[in-house]
Amino acid sequence: MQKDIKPELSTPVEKPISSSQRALVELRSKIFAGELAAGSDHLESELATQLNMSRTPVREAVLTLESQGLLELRPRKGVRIVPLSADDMAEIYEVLTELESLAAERAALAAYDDAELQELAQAIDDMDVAIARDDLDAWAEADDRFHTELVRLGGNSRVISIVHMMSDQVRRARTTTLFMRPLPTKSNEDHRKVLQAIKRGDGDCARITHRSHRREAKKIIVELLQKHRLRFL
Amino acid sequence: MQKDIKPELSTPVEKPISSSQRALVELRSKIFAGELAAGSDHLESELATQLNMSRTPVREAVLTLESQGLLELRPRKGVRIVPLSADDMAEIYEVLTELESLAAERAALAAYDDAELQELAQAIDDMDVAIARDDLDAWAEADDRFHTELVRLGGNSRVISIVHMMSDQVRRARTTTLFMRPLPTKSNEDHRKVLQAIKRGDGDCARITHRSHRREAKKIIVELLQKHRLRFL
DNA sequence: GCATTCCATTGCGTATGCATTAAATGATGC
DNA sequence: GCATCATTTAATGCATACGCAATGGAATGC
Repeated sequence: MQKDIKPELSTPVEKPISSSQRALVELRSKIFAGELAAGSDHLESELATQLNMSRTPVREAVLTLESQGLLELRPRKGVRIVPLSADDMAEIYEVLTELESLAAERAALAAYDDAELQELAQAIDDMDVAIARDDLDAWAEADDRFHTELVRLGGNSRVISIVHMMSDQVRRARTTTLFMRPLPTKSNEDHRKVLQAIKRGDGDCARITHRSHRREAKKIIVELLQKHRLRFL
Repeated sequence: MQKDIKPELSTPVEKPISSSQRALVELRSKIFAGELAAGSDHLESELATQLNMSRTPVREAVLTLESQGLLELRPRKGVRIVPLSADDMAEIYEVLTELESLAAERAALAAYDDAELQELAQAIDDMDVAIARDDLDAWAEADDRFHTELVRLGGNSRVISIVHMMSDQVRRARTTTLFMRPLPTKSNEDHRKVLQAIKRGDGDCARITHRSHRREAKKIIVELLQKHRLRFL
């Protein structure tokens, strides 16, 4: 796949931003912001007026979001923001576990130098700081950054986009899970181990370490969800 | 209330089949049949007349297919059937490897009885027969069946749909790769080992065995592709 | 001959209108 | 009262229309 080669003018270039793109972006953020709550139904026309455009671009955005698992199209009842059950969380975490572990392995085998692993190291440090300050939001942000960067370093574009999709589905629930779960103090030890393994070029160690790290996280979250009988409705 | 409202004729079910559904199905099969060749460009209006419908449902189908990685929308040049490079194949196989291995593990831990594993066993036998007869098509079909069933038994719906997507991308290339690669005689030994591990409930063994099986297959295919300089254009 | 500008073409993005049909409501018979 | 059927309502699926902007080519200037 050849990337589009654009020398790009000195001027940043104005973005005409298409309506369907805007619909996509805005609907996504409304979903993440909880403005469109999980489990709620919305008519296409309703969303259209809300976004100040016709049904057509909304429909396209909705179709895309559906294929990404954030929405569900129900013929006469409007689009439904899919609610996540504990089982769904388990499924998603399983996928994330495997694909991120793969990425960790590939990253280790790619022989990145320290400079290229800077972002990863930074994310880990930021998590430490956040934990020390008891700042859960900052921790979540840095944790996200760590995982995103890890996957990017893995270099498999399909893994990147799948992980992105799955993370999106989980992201909405993060607000809830974040404050339920115990402070992830031990978590960063694992992150450091993974980083060290990558630096060492030890693919198996990176993979296995990250794998058990993720499995552990999954177990904790799913148990919490089941205990609290939460369904994210 | 939910009881049968209408005795309904002896005919099973009437299918009103929507246009966009039809567009989706027909475009897919045209792609797999090579009627829409990889790398070729097609205008929306062209496809619309071809399918005897307006641009709208075609557009919707195309959008969906794009999000599934089979198409690429290029503003003024029409939709392009995405060609796969050797690197793409490698990426896809990596994803398949990890997710199928996960499925194998989960299947083993699910304690299925022999009856429930019948389909899997059957697929393996069919592959043996196909190999003995030198019938590559039959082998490919049974192999597909094996992997599909394995993933189904894994029970993770997200894994199922991702694997399905990835398999689709690869399926188009199958015609080519099938006849290049050496007869997969050893392959079935691995399949049997996986099945045995599942019957035994040995998750780790199932996972590891399937994993190395898939990694092997990936290596062979990718090397072949690189050697032959094939790009599926 | 080469480059630059202008124009015609046309594919796409979006809006709009219409027909279909699923759901809801009311009517009718028992 | 309850259930079945008819009628109405309205959301969707699809067709169609239209303007814009990009592309290719012609025309003009050098």
